[in-house]
Amino acid sequence: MSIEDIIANGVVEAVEALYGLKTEAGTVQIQQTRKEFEGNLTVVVFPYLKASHKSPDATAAEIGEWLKANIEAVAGYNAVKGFLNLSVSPRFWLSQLHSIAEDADFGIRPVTDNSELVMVEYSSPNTNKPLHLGHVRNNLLGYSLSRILEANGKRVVKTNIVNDRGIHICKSMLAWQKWGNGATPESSGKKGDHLIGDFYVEFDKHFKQEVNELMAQGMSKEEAEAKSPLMLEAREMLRRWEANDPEVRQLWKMMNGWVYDGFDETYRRLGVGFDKIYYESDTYLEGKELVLGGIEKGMMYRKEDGSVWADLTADGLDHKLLLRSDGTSVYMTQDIGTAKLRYQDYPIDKMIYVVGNEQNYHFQVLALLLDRLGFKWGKDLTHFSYGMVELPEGKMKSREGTVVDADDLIDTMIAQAREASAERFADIDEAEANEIARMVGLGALKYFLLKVDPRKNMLFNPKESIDFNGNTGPFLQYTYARIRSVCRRAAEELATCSYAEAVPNDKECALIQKLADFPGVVADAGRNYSPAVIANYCYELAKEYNQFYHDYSILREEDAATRCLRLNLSAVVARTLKSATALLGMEMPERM
RNA sequence: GGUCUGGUAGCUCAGCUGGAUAGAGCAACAGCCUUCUAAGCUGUGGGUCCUGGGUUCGAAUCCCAGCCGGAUCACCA
Repeated sequence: MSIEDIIANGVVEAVEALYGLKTEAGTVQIQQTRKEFEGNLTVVVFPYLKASHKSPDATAAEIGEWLKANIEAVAGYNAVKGFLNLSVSPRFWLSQLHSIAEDADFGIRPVTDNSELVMVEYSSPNTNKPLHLGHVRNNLLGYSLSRILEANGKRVVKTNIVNDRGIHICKSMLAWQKWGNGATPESSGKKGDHLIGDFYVEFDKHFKQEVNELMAQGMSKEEAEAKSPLMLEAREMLRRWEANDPEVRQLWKMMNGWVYDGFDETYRRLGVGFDKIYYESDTYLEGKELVLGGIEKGMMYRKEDGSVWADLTADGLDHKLLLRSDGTSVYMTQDIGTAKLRYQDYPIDKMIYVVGNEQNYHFQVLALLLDRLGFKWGKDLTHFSYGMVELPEGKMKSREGTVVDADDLIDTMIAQAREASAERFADIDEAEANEIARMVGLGALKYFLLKVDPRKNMLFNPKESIDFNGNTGPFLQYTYARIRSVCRRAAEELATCSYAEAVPNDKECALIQKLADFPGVVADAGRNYSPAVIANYCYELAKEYNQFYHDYSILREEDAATRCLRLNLSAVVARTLKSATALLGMEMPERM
């Protein structure tokens, strides 16, 4: 039982014994004691004043006295203006440290066969261009969220729906045919996704030129765009793709293959992965049947022109198109179809979509429609909505060339880490130095993107983001590496010594208290679907440890029990830091 | 215009299921490397928590109104 629970139960008993007030442990307000006051935990006694008929201070003092007398862990108290500050006994903290150290999976709830099955969809790239900074945020959030859910005892299926068909990929294909001269990733030396992205840009360039020429001949912009020969060719290609034209299909397969190789490389470097990948080309025809079936049951209706709609006005929303008048599917219909396939593949209890906040409306509608169509997880599907990543100049715009490419970004981060650490690695061989630089560069990127509340738009300043000082990933890694170094030096002592006789001081108690918070933080992160909760905890823990490290000598302490305590405490901090940052997808170097 | 979402230090962000004198990092300034890794530690300065009402012992936090920003409301995905 956590110290908070022990105290909460104690307060319940105390107010009943003292004032005859019946209350529940869940309603007791407990918080960390502020630094300027003495104590570890603080109980707010305002809620009990009506029952006590006494002043805040007197009430706090009475409850404090009762707790001190009846709860072993409570060593002392002081009352300030209705706040009851409790000091937890050092011996209690010592026993806490001991039980935390014993539990290798401290804070992590085991996954069993009966655990809730959660599917997390993330990444969901288009195959016509490489991944950029926005995708990186998506991927890191999705992966971290999956880890956090697993740590909360859920079975997780990580999934990716690849948008591999449509007019956009036809544009790249057409450009490759026209101007590619048979270029391949091998022949061009480019990563497949970058190669395809370049042809997409190439198409756009020629297309704009055509449009301008047509406009010069007196056409309106809309007319010119519709009549551009290139666009007509692309549409024709899409038509042939849908008609299963072997030639187009073969080209499509080959070029998508290049893109997937490129994506896989980026995913691998980011350290993210998937259990099951769906392709839109396999799913885009699904969902149509479900929608048509819905007409008979009165869930949807058909207009005179043949298009099919859902009336969502009863739920405060609009009418939503589901099938075009020519009978083809729209985005929403495809998502319904994908949902159907997923449910066939897995008995999902809960579905989480990691998708940008520009699609909030889409998922509001999707939840209602899936619910109507009888998916048990439809109504409470979670749209894990995250904000845009903005640059100092504003939004990323591909046509203005302000997109931050994922691969470039990763390269830059690693190179910066390598440079920043050049002299520290004097005695380390090249391969290990590069490996450390990789971990640090990526750690900086991951922490930078995950420490911010996912729902908010965030600013990515390329110059400042590469800073390795302060509240950054490398600070956590540095703290970890330093502790590991201390532990290596004293490995034998660490394994054999005893701290049973040690008396932890305030700082040590505070550190143990911080460690004891970990399970609650993991649970909280799972509840709020927020990696940022974990990130902030990691920073607080590392900062607390660094202060502790500078205040006390660890290896040189004369008293054997205290030295042993500090070594063990350090080891547990390192372990906790490692498990916590693992939930962010970060790797911890043993030295740096 | 409807809906959703945000506004906290010069900058980037915590804090938001109501609690004590609103916290970090960066930037600025001043200290600390013969002692376990200075990617660190200590200190100083810096605030109308967008504005105005309300709820109450107490509001950055909850409610209402307004101002400003972003997203979205397609037979695009």
